[in-house]
Amino acid sequence: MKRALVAMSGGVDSSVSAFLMKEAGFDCTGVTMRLFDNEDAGMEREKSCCSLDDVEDARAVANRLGIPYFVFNFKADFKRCVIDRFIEAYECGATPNPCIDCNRFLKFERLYRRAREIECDYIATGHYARIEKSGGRFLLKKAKDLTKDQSYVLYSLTQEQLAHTKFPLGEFEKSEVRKIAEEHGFVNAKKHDSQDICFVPDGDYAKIIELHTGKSYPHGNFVGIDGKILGEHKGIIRYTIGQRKGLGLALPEPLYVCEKRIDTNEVVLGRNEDLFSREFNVTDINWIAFDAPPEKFRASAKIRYRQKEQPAEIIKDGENKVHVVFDEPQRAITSGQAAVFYDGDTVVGGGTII
RNA sequence: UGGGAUGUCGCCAAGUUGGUUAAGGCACAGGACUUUGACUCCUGCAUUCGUGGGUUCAAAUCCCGCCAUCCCAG
Repeated sequence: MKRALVAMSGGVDSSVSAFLMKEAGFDCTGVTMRLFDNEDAGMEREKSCCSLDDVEDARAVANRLGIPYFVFNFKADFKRCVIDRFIEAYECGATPNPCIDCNRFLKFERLYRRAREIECDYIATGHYARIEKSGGRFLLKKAKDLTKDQSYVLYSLTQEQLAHTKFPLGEFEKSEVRKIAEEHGFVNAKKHDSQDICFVPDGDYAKIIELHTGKSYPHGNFVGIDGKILGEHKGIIRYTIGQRKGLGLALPEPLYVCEKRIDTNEVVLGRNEDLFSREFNVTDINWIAFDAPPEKFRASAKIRYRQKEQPAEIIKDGENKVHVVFDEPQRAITSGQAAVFYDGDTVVGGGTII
């Protein structure tokens, strides 16, 4: 019997994924990763993912399934690989996606290694995505339920990881997953779906950055495309490309963040149409569909979660970089975000936008 | 001190031949969406129109005084 380590966050999805793994005949062990202290998140109330409440939910489900359950303390790794990188990205003027780092470094690296150490053949998670073997390769594909598809946040998976990973929810609709949870009396069957960044439960990520670094980020100028000073911003880490709300400026028309200039501590504001562009560069790439990409190929590129991928030409640019040219200009291409390339429902690869 | 102009929600700004509940945008707040940040969507947001009188069945809209601001002239 194959052994599987099932990552259980305490939510419905991973609970049902544990159930399905057991049904499929795996010898399962449930585990919740302890990633941070709530005090670090400035929260006295536990209501984010992987909090103590969630641990209790996960434990309850594991008990119901009759599988062993553990909590692994990955706080140090999480700080180093997710929180610190998150902060660094913002300090450099980029806009990071910490969920992607968490998948890359925690779930499918740290947890995967631990799984191997305790002689598990697979790790299983509640992600909505599919893994298919084709020829000698493992391919990452979109979920059947396209409204829940999470293949975007999984582009970093290597062939070895894909070979030892199961996504039991890939063939299910979300509604079916909830139904399964209800039928089996899981405590979290009706639990609310999502949250913000798990270590920033109230959404104020700038506050968390200041809490961690002990720094405060200097105010500076909002300037127009024409260079005219429009007002004062409250620290450059508080803004991201395409942002409209929270500028605190009362102008005759809505303005959006078009550019962040770290060197001069300026935030450039412009109109919505000023946000569109068609070319950008991607680095730190992981290819899934092949070991090395062709010099040039066409694909659909997705530049943020929950946005439909758009046709583009991908041009190799050095070892671990590509240049991307969209057929049509896209809004607010943002450095730090992930660009993921698709061929139909297959993830070709992805990387970080520079 | 003369001459002119203006004064409507935190900001911008419709509405001024008088007539039900004072447009809209920005900002802000709350919610939806969502395993990132954003975007987007929904809801809320001046019983009151610088101020004090007057005319009228009825005034932000007409009349008078006052106050404030801006411009020109000196």
